[in-house]
Amino acid sequence: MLEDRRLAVLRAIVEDYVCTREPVGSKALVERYPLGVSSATIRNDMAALEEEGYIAQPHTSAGRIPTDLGYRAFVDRLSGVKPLSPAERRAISNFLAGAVDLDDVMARSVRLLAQLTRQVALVQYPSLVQSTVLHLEIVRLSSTRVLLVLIAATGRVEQRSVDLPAPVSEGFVTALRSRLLTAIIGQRCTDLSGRMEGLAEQFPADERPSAQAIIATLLEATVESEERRVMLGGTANLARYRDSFSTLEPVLEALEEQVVLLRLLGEVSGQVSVRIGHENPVEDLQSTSVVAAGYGRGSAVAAGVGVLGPTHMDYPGTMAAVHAVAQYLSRILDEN
Amino acid sequence: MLEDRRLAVLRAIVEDYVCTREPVGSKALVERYPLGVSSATIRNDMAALEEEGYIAQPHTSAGRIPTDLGYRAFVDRLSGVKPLSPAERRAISNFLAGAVDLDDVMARSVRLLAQLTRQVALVQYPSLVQSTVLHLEIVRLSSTRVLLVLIAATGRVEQRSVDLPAPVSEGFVTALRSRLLTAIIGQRCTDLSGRMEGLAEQFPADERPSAQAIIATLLEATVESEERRVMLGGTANLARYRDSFSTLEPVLEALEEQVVLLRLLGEVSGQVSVRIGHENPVEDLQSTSVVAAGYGRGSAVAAGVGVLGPTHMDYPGTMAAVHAVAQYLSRILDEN
DNA sequence: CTTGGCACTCAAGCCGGGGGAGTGCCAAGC
DNA sequence: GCTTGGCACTCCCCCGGCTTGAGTGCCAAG
Repeated sequence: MLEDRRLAVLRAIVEDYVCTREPVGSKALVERYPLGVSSATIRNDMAALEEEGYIAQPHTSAGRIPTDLGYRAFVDRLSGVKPLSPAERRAISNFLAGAVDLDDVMARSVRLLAQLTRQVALVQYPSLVQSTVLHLEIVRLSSTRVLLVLIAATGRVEQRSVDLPAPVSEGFVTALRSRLLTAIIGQRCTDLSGRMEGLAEQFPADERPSAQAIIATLLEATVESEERRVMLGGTANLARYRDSFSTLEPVLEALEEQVVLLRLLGEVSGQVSVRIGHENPVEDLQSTSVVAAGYGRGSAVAAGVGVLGPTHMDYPGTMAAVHAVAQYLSRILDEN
Repeated sequence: MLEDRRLAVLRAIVEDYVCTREPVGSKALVERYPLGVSSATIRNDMAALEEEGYIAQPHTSAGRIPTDLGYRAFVDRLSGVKPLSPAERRAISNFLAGAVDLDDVMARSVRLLAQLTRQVALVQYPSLVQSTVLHLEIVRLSSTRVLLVLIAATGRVEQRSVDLPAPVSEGFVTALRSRLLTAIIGQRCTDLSGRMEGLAEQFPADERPSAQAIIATLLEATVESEERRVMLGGTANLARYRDSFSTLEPVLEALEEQVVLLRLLGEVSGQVSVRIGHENPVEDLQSTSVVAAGYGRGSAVAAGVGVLGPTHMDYPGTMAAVHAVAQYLSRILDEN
């Protein structure tokens, strides 16, 4: 009973603070929310909540603001992800439908998510890991240089140019191409290593190093690029919350690092996950929250999608948007 | 004589303001620069310069700051692009050398330029226009869907998936591929339209619409993507100049639009060009300056590279950096 | 446990008055 | 005629003190 009201108070504080961005006092609270008790009672509850670390006051004699722990409690007690309105779903669907290729899908998703949440959006390219090889092309650029183009079933295309240790003929390239094709077409990208083993040895000694170089690059491309790219959008939205950050610079800097973005989307699962403030692994981003979810073909998670914003964000709304976009991305991936 | 000194005064004002970012007064000027006259004389010159619109004062009884016109005069009188130090050149060269593919070259260039200038860097992908077709791959994803991969001599790879009006066989794809290849390999991307004319008619009626769809997409890819992508980096540097802008938001927003970025790099030539404040075509960016240059294979300009920052930037240094990176990009393109 | 009352605290906003940097103008000097 | 030192003037900026008001904690009564 008492616990219930305290929770309601916390919830009200979070909601109020998220929308006004100003410390909220006991009086304002009883006026704006149907808590059914007087401000004095709320004050007692607030003192208790502060004691437990859920809220804090910026200065004595100011209202309270939620702490990271407070947001955490708030998020944990949400009753499931609130569904979007049919109109919103239709908008998303329409927005993503017109994409011409994978790059376009990614770009549109980022834009969409940034617009929906009015925050910074992150979309990761589908991993090659769960995907199979659709096609491989080897183009001879010169006698000592070839270009590899690897096409994955997800629609992702990886290209690498390789400098060869020795000149090779067009015939060698053709031969290598056909052997590689039979070896890896339709295989999982993660299995390539075993599949291509010993393949270089089938070539005469003078061509062997070149074959090895190409195979090595191919492996490198599948492994290294595994989850390399994350697309980013909506950074302008950060500026709108300028006063939430002492300074924008470190945040923007962190967001320019692919490595950082990858860590943010790191351990996503199918569910929507929320990282609040200090829970965040990246130091420069510990004044922000990240809402992320995985998407992928069927149950396998191919990559992550998420949103980054100030800790005082609209969690329910953001979670709903991220969830929805992840769903649509999964569907698009399936259709391909 | 008099004109000479006024110019020297303007130059000193620009230099001082660029480095201190504070309105500069007559007294500070004679102390810090060897102008050889008294502050009273400088005051007269300043009054004249203000009359002519080169400088302005934020308030009465404050120092002067250069106007856009003042910067323009300053930039126009620069004696050529100042060369970078050998050490810097070596650093650039090393930095760009390790790139594995075109994407990587672009990414490294952006990063490099942002670091060198401590501002926002823009690098445009080389246009297909001046380039020739290196290879085309058509992959049959399903009976009614194919993936086109077009590889240009610049190293750029364009991919498109095409939904076909009717199911096609693997044989059709093979046939179309070989005909397209003989038609367009080695041709300029701009000439494809003529080259592929009538090609669809060589196929039986049931396959013709599919062939047409594929050819149309191919054309679309070469035309539309002609100068589509601009890579952006160093946005964090904008935050460092926060007080130079009333608000960062519109600037960041503008920078998220590819269209805007293209306009910024619009009419670049081989020379370094400078757009100062209001000279800028994009309204939201009229409080910024853009220093840009073209790069490309030999004399042909394939794309642009540039830097965006506050109007009070270090023009000589920025111009030198942009120039150098453009040069190196051209060289890399040539080597490919 | 809740509630109204009350004293207390402290950030924010509002003067008002130096202080200082910088200007414009003027009259004298080269 | 340009340059220069002098001088009065103008405002921005900073500082300290004051008031105001929102918000709190505590207490005693219901």
